[in-house]
Formats: sequence, C-alpha cells, structure tokens
Amino acid sequence: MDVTPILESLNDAQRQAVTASAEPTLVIAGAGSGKTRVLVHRAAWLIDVEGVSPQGLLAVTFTNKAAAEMRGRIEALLGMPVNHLWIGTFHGLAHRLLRRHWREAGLPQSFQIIDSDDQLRLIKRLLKNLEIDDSRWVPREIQYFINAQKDEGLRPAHLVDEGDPNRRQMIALYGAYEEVCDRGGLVDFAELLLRAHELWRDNDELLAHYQRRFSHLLVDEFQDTNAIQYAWLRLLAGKEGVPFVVGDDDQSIYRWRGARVEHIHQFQKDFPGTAVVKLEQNYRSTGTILKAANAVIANNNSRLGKNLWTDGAEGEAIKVYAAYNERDEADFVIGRLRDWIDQGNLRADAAILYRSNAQSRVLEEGLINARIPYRVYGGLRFFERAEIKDALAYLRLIANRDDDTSFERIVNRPTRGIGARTVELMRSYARANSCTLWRAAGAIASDELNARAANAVLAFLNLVERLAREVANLDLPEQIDHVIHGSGLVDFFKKDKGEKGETRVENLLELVSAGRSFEPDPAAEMLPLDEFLAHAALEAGEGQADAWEDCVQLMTMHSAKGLEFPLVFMSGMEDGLFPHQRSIADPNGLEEERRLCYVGITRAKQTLYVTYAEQRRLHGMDNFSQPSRFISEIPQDFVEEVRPRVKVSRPLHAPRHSMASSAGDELGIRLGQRVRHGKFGDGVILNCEGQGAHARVEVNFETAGTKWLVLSYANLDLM
DNA sequence: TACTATTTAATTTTT
DNA sequence: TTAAATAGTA
Repeated sequence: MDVTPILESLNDAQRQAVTASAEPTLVIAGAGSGKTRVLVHRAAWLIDVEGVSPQGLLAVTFTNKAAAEMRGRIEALLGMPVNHLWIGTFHGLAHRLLRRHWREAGLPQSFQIIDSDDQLRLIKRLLKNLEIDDSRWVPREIQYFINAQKDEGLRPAHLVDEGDPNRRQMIALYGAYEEVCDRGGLVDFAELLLRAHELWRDNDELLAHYQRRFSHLLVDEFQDTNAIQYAWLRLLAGKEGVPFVVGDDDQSIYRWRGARVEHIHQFQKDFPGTAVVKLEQNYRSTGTILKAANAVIANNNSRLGKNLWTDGAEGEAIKVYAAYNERDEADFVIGRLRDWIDQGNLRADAAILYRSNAQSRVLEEGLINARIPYRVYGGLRFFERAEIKDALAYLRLIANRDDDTSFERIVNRPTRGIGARTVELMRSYARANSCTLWRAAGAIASDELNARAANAVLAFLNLVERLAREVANLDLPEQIDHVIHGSGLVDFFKKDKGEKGETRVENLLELVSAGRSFEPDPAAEMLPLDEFLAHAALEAGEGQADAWEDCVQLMTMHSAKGLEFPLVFMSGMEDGLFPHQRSIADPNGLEEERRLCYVGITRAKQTLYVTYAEQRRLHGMDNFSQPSRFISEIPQDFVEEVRPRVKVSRPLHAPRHSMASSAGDELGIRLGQRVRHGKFGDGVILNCEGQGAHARVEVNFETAGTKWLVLSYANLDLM
C-alpha cells in the first residue's frame, strides 16, 4: 500500500495525528493549523491503510457546510465516492436515527422538525392558551430555558423547583410545551439530540448494533459540543469505539449556546490513555499576527496552553486606527479598501468584522456611497423567509394534519375571514378536549360557529384536504408548485404592492426549483415530501439567490470563525462593544469575548486593521468610549498607530485608568455613577465630555430629567 | 380586518 | 436609532 498521497503533505504533528493507532485521540488544533486537513486525512488513512470499511466510520460536524466540505475532500483524496460513510451534523445524524427508529423513539412516523422560530411561536401560543402574562414570562426566556435543559439532557421530570416559584413555573411551562410537541408530532432541534440519546440509552440492542457498526468516530469542533452531544458520543463509543476528536479550546465562542469546552478535559478522563496531539504550526497568518493573537489569548486562565507559530514571514505591523466617531471609522476602512482594490486585489479577499450585527449599518452606508460591492453574512436565510415558511406550512399540514404550528400560521393566510375570535374558539376547544387545532376546527365548524365563520373554516379544511388529494401522486416539484398556487399564496403576494410582493412571488417560485434540485436519499425510506421538509428545517439554506460576485465580506466575528482573508478589519474595538457590555462583568464572559477576539485576529492572513471610535452613536445616543482592552493586550512592538491624533492626550497604551473618559475622572466620576445635585436632586451619569474646566457630564435626574452640566459649576456630590 | 401610533428594548447563532 | 410588538382607530 502506497501511503504517500495521504501523508506527504503533512507536517510531523499532523502526521502523528493522522496515523495514530486505534486509541482515543484528542487533537488540539490551533487556528489555521490544518484541522480539517487532519480529519480528512485521518478518514482516508483509516479506510485506505487500516482497512476500515467506510461504513464503520462516523464523522460529525456542526454545520452542513463543514459536513459537505469534509465529504468532498475525503472523496477527492481517496479518488472514489464514499456513499456509505456517515458524515453529518449532530442534528442531521440524530434525525437520521430517529427516522429509522421512530417507533423505538416514541415518535409518530410523520414527525416534523420545527426551527427556533416555530418553537418561539409555539411557546407564545402556549402562553396565550394558559392565559399566562407574557410580559412576566417572556417567551424568549422560556425558549432559552427549555433549550438549555434539553442541551443538558434534562426532561421536566428531572427538574426540581428548589422552592423557587419562578423556576417552578418554568418547569411547568417546559412540561406543557412538551405535551404540545408530543401531541403534534413536533420535534425541535434540541429534541432531536435528546431523543437520539435516549433512543440509544434505553435500547441496548440498538445501541450495540451501532457500536458494532461504527468502530471509529471523528468529531470536528469538539470544543463546541454540548452536554447531550457529548453524552451521545460517549454512548456510541462505548468501550470499543475509537473516538478521534479535533478542537481548539481557544476558539470556543458558543458557551452561551450550551457548548462546554470542559469536554476537552473530560474527554481525557473518560477515555484513559487518550493520545494528545497539538497542532501549533500555522499556515495562514504572518508571524506578527500570530504573536499578537498569542499575546491576547495568553490573558485567559484555564487554557490548555498552545502557541501558534509559523516559518513564514513576520509580515507587516497591525494597524490601529482611532477614529473620531463611527462615520470616521467607516470612512477610514473604506479608504483602505479603495487602496486595496486599486492595487488590483480581490474585493472578496477583504473582510470587515464587527461584534454585533447593528454595526454593519454605518459600514454599509459608506460602502454604498463608495460604490463598493459588499455582502453581509448572516441574516435571513432562504427557508426562513416568511413566504417560504407559509408555503412550507401548507406542505407540512398536508403531511401531518396535527401540526398546530403550521395550522395556525396559515389558517388565515391568505386572509379568508378566519379572524382572531374564531381562532380563539378553536384554541379553547382544542384545550378543553386536548386535541389538535385541526380536529378542533372540524368540530367547531359543525356546531359552535355562526354560518359565516363556519363556512370560512370549512373552506380552509376542505382546501387542505383537496390539496393533499391532488398532490398525492405528483412529484415533489409539482407538489410544491401546485400548493403555492392552489393555496392562493402566489396571488396573495402578487397583490402586495411594490418590489416586496414581487420578490416574495419569486421566492415561492424559487422554492419549486429547490424542490426540483432536491435529491431524495433512496435509502431514507421516507416520502420525498417529508424528506424535503426535514431538509428545509435542518438546512436553512445559505443566502442563496445572488450569484457569486467579487465583493467585500461583512460579518460578525462569530460568523467569521473558520474563514480566512488576506485583509481583515476588526471594527468597533471599544470597551462595551467588544468586549460586549453584557459580558464585561463576568470573568467567564470576558474570557469568551477574548477568545472571540482571538478568532478575529487569526482570520487575517497578511494585513490586520484594528479600528475604534472615540465617540459612537448607539441606540440614538452619542456615547464616549474607550479603546477595547484587547487592543492594549497586543504588544506594542506589533502595532503601528495609523495617523495618530495631534493632541495625544490619551496615549493608546497607557494604563487603563488614565484612558478613562477625559471628563474629570480625577473626581472619580464614571458613567453610571450616582450623583446628587443641589437643585435637581439625585441622578445617574449618562455621559461625559471635555476636559479640565470645560468638562461636562450628562446626568439623568430622577425628577428633573436629563441635563448637561459643567462639572466645575455643578457641585455634584458622589453617592 | 388593516392600517397607524405608541411603546419598548437593544450580543453572539447553528441546527 | 430602529425594529418589532402592541394598542388603538377607521
């Protein structure tokens, strides 16, 4: 066997990982160290050299994109298709299992997947049903609570209220939510994982079967696994399975979503004798960028410890620009982009990163003015658009009449005279008889409703039944086509004036083409329609539409993870924005922000700009801000200040305290500080500006409202 | 039922 | 500021 093609392009550490013997292996892979490459080559090694059957391999990723990429690269390396190799996201694989073993999992065969938007609607409806005040019990928080419990593998029965009435209510709502889901055959994302875990946990034979089948497990982005995903992996690995996991503790940025870096430590305990391989050689960035990144992340405690290095060039210094305000910041970025483009570089090789989405606005305005094409990552995906979800709801109702979420979404869309009152009656009937809305609608129409409402309801029920019948023997794209027209959705959106309506209709038609290009898996043993609906929920569809154009990339630091660009701007680098205000007080939160910063820095291959604004308009208010503490964590030797201000009253690298806003901090005045004024009474400092005798503060007084006061005259007492 | 005024709150996001 | 949700009005 000639192993050259699999090994020749690897460095020592990578080779060590790829050729590791059949024992648990933990690969700590720094940014840009060839993580995916190691996974791909490992798979090829196992199949080609160790003689493991592709069926004996399970590869897990977090995104569909990563899964697709991995399959593509493995096939390219092996020079053959590997159809029987299971590669997918945790959710995708769990879904696959549940479809195969729906009976054992206690699900109806036609169970539907709901996305987080559906989930939120369902919770809101639930609150209405139970007549619970949704300002006291915020739907979003309930959703968060439920998902967090599921992520930890906890059912309502496992939870105790600890005498906390708040918690008791949350648990009760979780229980009620579960009932609704069970009744409607609905499965949310977290439920996919939890069910799949329980399926194995409670079915020894089934588990044994899969344990026998999958001798080798490959896991990508291991630092992002949550409790239930990890438990699922451990079950599958059992005593014999060989897990090979790859991750980077320094790039764990999803703790708030349930991800637990601790699994990296836990792994070594749970699998004694784990071989640990560190990949520290970086093939992406210049020496300067790497040293800066290392220096920043070194401020975190509880790291496994890792230092990126390169045998490439030192490269240019990191440029820091102190903008006057956010407009100036955008102008600066755009000026540098202009230069970049004028030098003949690709626009697509430049990225502007920011902490939160709202920051893109100013940048976008600037780019539009400068006529530089750009693309904003994130945002609404194809299958999340309202009109698409409407169409999908019809399809889902056709597939499963008990799907209340879909029922409620389209019962009066297009409008057909079924108003809030009628729906309310259906709800209460459904509640009283614990049945689904579909059944309730039928029952109510025949007695409780007046003639007009009853007719409207019957018309709707008949419409869905008729569509179901007409569509039964059609192919998927024809089914979709028939439903979007037959339901009246197309005509409904056509009436919408202006471009909005047009694009909606276009999107609906695009859904038909999506159905046409969808390739059902013959092994899935599902109706193509069911499979398509699952696909729509699990793979929301990247920003489709616009064909590829060479344009500047705008995205949050989070969505930049895994990407790389020759030219990177990290914008809005101010304390309060990044690190974000809501994370600043909590040491764990701050460390996660710092990891995010590390991710941002390591996206840059050649050139990195770091920019901040001294003054920024946020929520319609001008605020003064200090440069992000992360900037001062970059050693000065690697930094070059761009166009330093004439009056350097605040040297960039001075200790933090002296950078505090200029207005009278010798008096100990800080934003948020409570003060008392002789005439206006008590208040809170919102803002400050100016220096010395001119220093002014903005104070929000409890009784007198918001005022600007000159410090030297105001005689404020600190409280 | 649809449109308009008012209120409220404001990270990060994949599945 | 602004987007979304709610309340009020035609």
